[in-house]
Amino acid sequence: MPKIVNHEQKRKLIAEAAWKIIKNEGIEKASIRKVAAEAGMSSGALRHYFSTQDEMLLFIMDYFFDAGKKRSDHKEWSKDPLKAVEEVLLELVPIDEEKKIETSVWWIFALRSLTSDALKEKKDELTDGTYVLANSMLEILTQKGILLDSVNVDLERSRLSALIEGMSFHALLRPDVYTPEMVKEVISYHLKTLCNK
Amino acid sequence: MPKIVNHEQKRKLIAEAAWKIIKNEGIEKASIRKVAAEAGMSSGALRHYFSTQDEMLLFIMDYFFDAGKKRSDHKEWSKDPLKAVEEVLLELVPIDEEKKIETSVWWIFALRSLTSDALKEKKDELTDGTYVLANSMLEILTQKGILLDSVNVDLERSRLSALIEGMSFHALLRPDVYTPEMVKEVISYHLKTLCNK
DNA sequence: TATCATAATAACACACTGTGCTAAAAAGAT
DNA sequence: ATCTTTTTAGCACAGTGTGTTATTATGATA
Repeated sequence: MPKIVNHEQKRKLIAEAAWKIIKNEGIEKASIRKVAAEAGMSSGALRHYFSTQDEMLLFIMDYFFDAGKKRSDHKEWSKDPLKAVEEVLLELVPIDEEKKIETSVWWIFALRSLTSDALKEKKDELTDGTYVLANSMLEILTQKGILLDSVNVDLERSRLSALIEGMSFHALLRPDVYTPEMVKEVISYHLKTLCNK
Repeated sequence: MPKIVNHEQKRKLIAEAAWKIIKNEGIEKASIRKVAAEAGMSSGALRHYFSTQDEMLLFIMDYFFDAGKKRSDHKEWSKDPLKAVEEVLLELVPIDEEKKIETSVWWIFALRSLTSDALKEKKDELTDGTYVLANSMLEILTQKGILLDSVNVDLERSRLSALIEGMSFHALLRPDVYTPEMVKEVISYHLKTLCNK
């Protein structure tokens, strides 16, 4: 009966338009009206696909986090498990332009989630992400038998995910001090203190 | 010749009014108009003391960070240097309501500094803060001779300040997971791996 | 092919926001 | 009492998110 347009595809089109604005002018410029203009539609039309800005933000986050995940999936990791773990963790830190944008979107989103109920759930899902990944990395090291016996895995998990998040913060705000090399060194150093080789 | 009012005092009055709003309704509600109303003046009057919102934010940050610093100065630290270091580091993590507000103001500010030139300088000063403090703590441990020789102080400084910042992030966003006890444990655990007792 | 239900789109109103500018008020010095 | 400068108030402008209402388009049905 109705006019039928591919909903999901249109949402992706909008997400791409929003991303373009975020990339070039910063996230605070990605208003509903501006994104609509960039996507070539009226703001009313955009709001037919995303009825609130938070909803749009949510979709954008998911869309580009998925893209990041896929990017990682196609990466070749080192055979050496310690090196591989190091590489995976480094993937989470914003040391290139693309990841810097993703991270700042993530921070903005996280902060907004403190006062917006609509975002709370997603925030939990995403903060759990780092935690779960840190855990996986520790499990790999355990399985390969290179994790020191003295390591308290429970605390280590919390420490590692905090360390990664903190490195992200500094890499984003102080790229002059926390250069990619320095970040890499710190992560490598941290892992060495946990392993027996 | 002119009407004379204590400029600094009025700015503090405004900062207190702003803080009240931030505390009760969140920082995004602390608009110029609302803060002015809370302080009992017109928005035009407020803008005579802070010509932009960033300027106001800047002052508020300084004012309440100073308050936090003074609060710490009046604290009694443990005699045991390791314990004392632990306590100081714990001061930086938002485990109570007051510090949570301070931290979220700080994050908002930091993120805004990425796109606002007016805030860049202050951001550097404040990110340096954690770094310098982490350094001081390591120096204390070195002086007391309890820091392990195997520790690479340069990397340790970066790691410690990232860890603290990351713990702050998690404590703010996931107080359900990163409880005060857990935060304390992780910091304590981290310090133990650096020290010989 | 004409009708009709519904999806898609557009357009407007409302209450906000930060900021620039201008006019009025207040008050100390002459 | 007058002058000068600070302080205050108020308005205008462009922008924001969101709610509501009308219009257009479309595909299935009769």
